[in-house]
Amino acid sequence: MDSDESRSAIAYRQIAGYIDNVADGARLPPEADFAEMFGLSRASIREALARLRAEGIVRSRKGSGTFAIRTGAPEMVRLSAISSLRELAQWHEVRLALESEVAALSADRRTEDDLARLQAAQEALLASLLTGRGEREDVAFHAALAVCAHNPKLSDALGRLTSHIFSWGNLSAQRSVLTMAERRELIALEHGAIVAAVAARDGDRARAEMRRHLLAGRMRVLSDLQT
Amino acid sequence: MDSDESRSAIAYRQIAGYIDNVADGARLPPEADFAEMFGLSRASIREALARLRAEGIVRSRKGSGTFAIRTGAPEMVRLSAISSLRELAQWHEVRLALESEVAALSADRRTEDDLARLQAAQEALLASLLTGRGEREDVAFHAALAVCAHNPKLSDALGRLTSHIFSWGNLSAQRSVLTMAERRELIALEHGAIVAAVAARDGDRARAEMRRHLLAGRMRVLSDLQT
DNA sequence: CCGGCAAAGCTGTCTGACAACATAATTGTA
DNA sequence: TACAATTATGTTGTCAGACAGCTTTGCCGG
Repeated sequence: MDSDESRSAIAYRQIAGYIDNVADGARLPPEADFAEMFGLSRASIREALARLRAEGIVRSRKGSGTFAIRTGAPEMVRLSAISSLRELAQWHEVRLALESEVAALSADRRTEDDLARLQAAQEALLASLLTGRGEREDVAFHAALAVCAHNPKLSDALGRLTSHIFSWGNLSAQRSVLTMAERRELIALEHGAIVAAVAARDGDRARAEMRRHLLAGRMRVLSDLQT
Repeated sequence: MDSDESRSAIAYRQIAGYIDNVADGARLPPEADFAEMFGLSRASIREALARLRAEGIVRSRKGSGTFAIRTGAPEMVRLSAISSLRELAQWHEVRLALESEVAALSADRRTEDDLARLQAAQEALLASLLTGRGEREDVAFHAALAVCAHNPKLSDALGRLTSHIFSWGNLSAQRSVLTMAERRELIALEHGAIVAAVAARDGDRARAEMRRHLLAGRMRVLSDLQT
């Protein structure tokens, strides 16, 4: 029965079936024609097309028409489980690329409020390191920095990637060769340099400091794992 | 400028921002309220909600309401359709981050074979620019460079992202203010500098040249779109 | 041939309305 | 009072018609 299926779902199925039989980049019939074809209103057709657009299957151009897109994978990259040190290193390089750019953009675009939040996150991290491992606060610091970049796509990708990498780290190396005091001092130094660069609106220095911080962190993790 | 942003895109951005400040599973205001809040019609709100539904960010129940879904998606980032110049610029910044890191890593890790393939790709691009637009060869050049980085995660993400951005450009009107000869000269210069840096195994210079190349390309695209 | 100009076509958006469904409020009854 | 049935209200889904803004087409004069 079609009665349990919403009309826009019917339209989606029908149009998707139509697209399967056309060439890449082909122009689809106008919305009004689809409506008449399927015995539905234009609103239902548009609802279905909105979903197809969001999925990247079609693209509409005002005044011109709607066109089929039969190329490209829907998602960027699947974050499958990290199963080797080599994969961890590869993801870490992706993170390095994104995070250093975030640092540079943040230095350029931060508002005063952004900076205040960043400094607050830094202090919260230092405070938590006196008692605990401060992992949650570390993530919060990097998230606060990502907000300063004012680029949701970039910060979203970076956030997911970071949590993915951290979820691996949590499961393995729990012991560190560093004492908590040493760790605290290092983070205070490296994060502080980043914050200072962001405060000074020096994008290049922020990028460099972030690179230094992440590379140093990678070295620490690797030396942990080898002990 | 918001004028290049469609009304449904505005609604999408606003509602997405609203969702960022609510708890998981929270009920959203009715469509009519959103419409009044943003000064838009219910149709535009529904268009935005259709996209959010397709992206799995909200879920609507007939007669009940629309609810936020804030459970993290398994994939890294969904490459949803680019619907405004703002989003294009955001994705472009993500690309810049990945591509410049790829250039640096490529300079460090390239083998002699890698370099030969890169130079071959560059010559093929220059040759194709004498006759056609050379878009396929441009992509091939960047793909060849990505191979040199020897990081499949990074090159895979970059490849998908690049094709996604290009698919937008292909469909939009793509007249250029540059003549083919000018374009050829620019690409020869910029790509040549990258190749030289990779050949010299100078990672920092490769990164800088790639940044220059992409930023110059963005300027060209923007000036095209504004004419 | 072709360059400008009018016409038609298409998507994007608005308005108003009603149906279908879910939930809250009210009322009737033991 | 406690509880079940019924009504009222709120919300999404769908329909219909209209117009604005943009793109493409096609015509006409040169």
